[in-house]
Amino acid sequence: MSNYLNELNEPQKQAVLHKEGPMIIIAGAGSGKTRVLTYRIAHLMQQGVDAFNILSLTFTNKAAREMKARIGKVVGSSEAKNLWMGTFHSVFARILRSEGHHLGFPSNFTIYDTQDSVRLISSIIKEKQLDKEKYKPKRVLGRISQFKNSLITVKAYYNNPDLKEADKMASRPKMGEIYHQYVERCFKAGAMDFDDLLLRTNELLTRFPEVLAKYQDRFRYILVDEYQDTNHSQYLIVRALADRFQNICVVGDDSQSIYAFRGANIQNILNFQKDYDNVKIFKLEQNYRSSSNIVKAANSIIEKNKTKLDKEIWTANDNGSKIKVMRTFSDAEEGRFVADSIFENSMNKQLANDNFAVLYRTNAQSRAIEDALRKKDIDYRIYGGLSFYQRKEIKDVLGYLRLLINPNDEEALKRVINYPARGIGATTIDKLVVAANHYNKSLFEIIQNINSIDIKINSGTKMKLNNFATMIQHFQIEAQKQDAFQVTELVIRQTRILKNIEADGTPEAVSKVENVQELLNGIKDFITTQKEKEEDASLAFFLEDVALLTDLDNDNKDDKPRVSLMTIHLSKGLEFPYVYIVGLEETLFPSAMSMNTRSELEEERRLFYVALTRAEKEAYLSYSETRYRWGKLIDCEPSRFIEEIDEQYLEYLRRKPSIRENTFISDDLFDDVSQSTIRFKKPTQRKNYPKPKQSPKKITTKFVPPKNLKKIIKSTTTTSVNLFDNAITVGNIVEHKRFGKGEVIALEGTGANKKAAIKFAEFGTKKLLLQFAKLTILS
DNA sequence: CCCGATTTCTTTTTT
DNA sequence: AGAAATCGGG
Repeated sequence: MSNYLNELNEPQKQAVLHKEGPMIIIAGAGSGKTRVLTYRIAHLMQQGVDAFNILSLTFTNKAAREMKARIGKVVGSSEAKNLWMGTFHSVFARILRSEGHHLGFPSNFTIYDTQDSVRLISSIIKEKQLDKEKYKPKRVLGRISQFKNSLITVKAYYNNPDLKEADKMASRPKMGEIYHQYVERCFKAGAMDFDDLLLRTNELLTRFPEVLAKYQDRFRYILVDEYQDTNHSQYLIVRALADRFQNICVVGDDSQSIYAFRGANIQNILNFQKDYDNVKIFKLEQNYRSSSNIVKAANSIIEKNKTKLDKEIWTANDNGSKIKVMRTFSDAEEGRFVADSIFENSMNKQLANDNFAVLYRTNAQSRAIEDALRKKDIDYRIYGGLSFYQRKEIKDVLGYLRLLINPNDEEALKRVINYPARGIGATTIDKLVVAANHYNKSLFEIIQNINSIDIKINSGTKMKLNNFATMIQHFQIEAQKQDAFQVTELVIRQTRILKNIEADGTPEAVSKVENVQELLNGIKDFITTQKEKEEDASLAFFLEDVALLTDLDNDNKDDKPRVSLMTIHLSKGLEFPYVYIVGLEETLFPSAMSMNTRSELEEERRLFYVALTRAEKEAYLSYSETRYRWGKLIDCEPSRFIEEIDEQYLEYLRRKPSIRENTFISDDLFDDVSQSTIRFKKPTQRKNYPKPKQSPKKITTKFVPPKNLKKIIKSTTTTSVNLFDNAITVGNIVEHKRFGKGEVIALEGTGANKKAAIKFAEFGTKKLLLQFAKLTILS
């Protein structure tokens, strides 16, 4: 037993020791909240509380795993294993697996991801022949999600004249019908979307008092992390479960509430004291994470918000260095600045790459950063964005797996019924859907009975449908006998998916094949780790994992330390010694979509606050004067957030005026960024930095290559003749977007006709016109 | 009904 | 820039 109490400051200790009754811990950024939660649970267990009676809801499953491990060190890992710990979604998905039958759901229900939901809504809109300009599927899903998060069922919607009126005014009078149909179809498919996992849990707990009683009795101590980001649905679940014992401990920070867009209700934390009786309040205000400059700067930002709980974050840490602000000319240059700076810091201070993180507002921004890091050979990892499991080829394989676990899964069926092509086209599927609605059956049930129902499908197609159904049934039988890996292999073999992809012959196909291979490896991995932990290794469980685990949850057991790239949203709860926040420009951050109301803007500001408080030692802010957005080059203004920081904590950097200000030449010439940086004055107005006009024609005539010009990668304009491919010489290793890596084995021609013969590892030797080939020189 | 080519649209953030 | 939807010839 460790004397863990000695590791805590006074308020932390108080919070850990408080055992019974409702309590709220207001925990500022970096104030040791995780430590308090961990020790509080460990302490409860040492006081004799059974692990089975503790429910702890965390923000990511990874956080849950790590906390379990730490608690295990105090109380023994076999005991810690019995804790119920995880995200709302995964904990209640598990409960719904065993209790869903009350609601008419099978235990093997599918979890629809956003794409599945959107597709289903699209087809409903199409079936109802509604104008898809007015009924944008994503919009409609967003609206439905709002309903679900506020516990507005279809019935409640119809009974609410205000809601109906609002949709009518928005010229979407059929909203209710779509909602109705969507819920029906999910139900028939044995599927729940993300919001259903919470909504249906609420339904379960309200309609079945004995079930509620069971879980109330089981979860005698409930802890909720990141309470500021819970939505109404989650709020009600917690309240229902905690009602009996009232041992509810919520932790959060109103200043870090950043999920309003998905229904999070900041009022949940602001009103906690009103919701429960005799609430004990604990405030953790000492920041242990960041340097004093960073803490103070962050405070100066969040001060601008009107809505917040009263607290004062302070730190005993050293001042540290000032926050560096960098202005760049283009998003590409911004990337280079970040890469150069990371490189330099890691060299000078002998730091591994995992000391660095690059945070951005939108996933699309990762590209410029990636390019720059790759060029400098800095290992990185991107979190979020299009995850592995959302790629088409992966979803196709998963579609089969989903279907054999739950044949009623409509979206999985539609995805694979004609992939690879087997002559069952859109017309046939439409007919099947009509029949399914008519008979109130699932698509698969219709197909199984295709010969005995009245449907206008010719006999050839009926035969194909029969074959398809037989194949799926065959898979199902095999799934009884073999493990998840073997079944997946069988599916891939029988359906000839790989052969189909390979037949494409494109370079992209190669990586797709690799991805499928990777999926197989992943399943094998899953089976072994689950068996080690003596946990469920079934295919069904694997699919649930895939649906609910986020990128962050996957340990990269792999190898080397890497720079982390992620959105600010994903960075919540994490910390890094060096943090780069990029793209601080008006309409990007704050986002143009969130500048219309005060509360939206305040959320953006909290987002900025979250970003800045991730940093331990140093923070860099950067903004660019121009940026490619939706394929076009646009001018940008610096974000208002930069000006909102108290100036005394900032240091403005800027490269010395360089030749590149008047040219479009790549500035890899100026590799040594910070040595060449100088202080420049704070911008007084946001507008009017003199912007070099970049007309390639004009400039090429002016441009005189510097003497020491060794290598220049590529011009920033796409239209110009790529004058600089002189840089390529025989023996270079280059990378082509489509053909991958290769070696330059010969050069011929001059000027625009200059060609390189390149021997690609996978595609043999090709002659490419340098004018057009987009090559990256690797060495 | 299939496949390739063209056109359109998209982008905020995520479980 | 890139993916998804749509169109049109086979």
